[in-house]
Amino acid sequence: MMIQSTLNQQRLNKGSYTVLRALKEIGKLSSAQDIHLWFRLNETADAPALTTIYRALDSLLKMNLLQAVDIGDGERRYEIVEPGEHHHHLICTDCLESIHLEKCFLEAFASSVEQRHGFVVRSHVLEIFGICRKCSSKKPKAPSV
Amino acid sequence: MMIQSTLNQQRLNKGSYTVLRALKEIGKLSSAQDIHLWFRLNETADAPALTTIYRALDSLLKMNLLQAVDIGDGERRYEIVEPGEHHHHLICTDCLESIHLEKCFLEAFASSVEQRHGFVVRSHVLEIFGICRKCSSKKPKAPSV
DNA sequence: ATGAGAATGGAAACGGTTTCCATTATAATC
DNA sequence: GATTATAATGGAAACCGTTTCCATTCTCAT
Repeated sequence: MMIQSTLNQQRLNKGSYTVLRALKEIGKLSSAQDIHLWFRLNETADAPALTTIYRALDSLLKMNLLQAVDIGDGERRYEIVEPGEHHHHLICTDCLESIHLEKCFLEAFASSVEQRHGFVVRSHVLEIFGICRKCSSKKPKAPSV
Repeated sequence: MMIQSTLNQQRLNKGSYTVLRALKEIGKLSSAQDIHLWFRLNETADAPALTTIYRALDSLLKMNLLQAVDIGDGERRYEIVEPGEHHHHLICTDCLESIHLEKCFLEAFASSVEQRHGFVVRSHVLEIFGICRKCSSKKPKAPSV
């Protein structure tokens, strides 16, 4: 299992390991607060403190095991990715579920930007907001406020 | 002048008008705090309070005169756009200046997403981070931390 | 002039995140 | 196994951008 071997190789500390496992179980974009709540709801023992969760997310991010996603509501969310990979999402503004797009189609675009603007691309943010299939079938006539 | 006529048509209040004018003079992506600071540095009279600046930015945004940009540092920035239009940026992580891309090339992509995922696209976020021409010529060998 | 509704400013509250510091766990050395 | 140095942890406080609250001021139709 990938997580285990990473633990051995990079000596992931207990907090980081616990958070990574939680994130895997939760299985969707989660903020530090989400994870903290999840621990309080599901596990009695070994639940790391909020501070530790923040630290764990930071170091997991630095190890390229996570991707951070900012949907603009002031809460940073995280998600497990293949080490070094990243992808983008369709985020439903109704149910807040997210569909992740398999491939990042911007890589190709990056090189054209580099040439056209003399700009060295390091990273990018792309998130698409809207209403998912489930939600739009629930309420056929959503008021577009 | 566009701003003036909008003022007459939509009865922009004083705060909103003042903030819009400031934003135009500053001429780059600015947060509420940036604008507040700018007022304190440049103008003695008529400087709206921070609260008013927040309110003004909100209503200008609702009127589609501004675009909000979130570069993930917890501070929302705003920029004047042609009413209803939007665009994306190349943001230099070194000097924090931003180059705005003329056209949004994602509009076309949206319809393919809608068909493929049954997802109704309402909005999206796309920002590209890296090092601009100026900054990369300043330090030819930037350490890639 | 008068009175109702909107706009404004200042202070307090809010909430996610970071920092601080004392305590506890971990691992290497003797 | 005892002793230390170092890292990890938890809890509380600080931080900071933003929002809310409320009393005051402005605006404008009557």
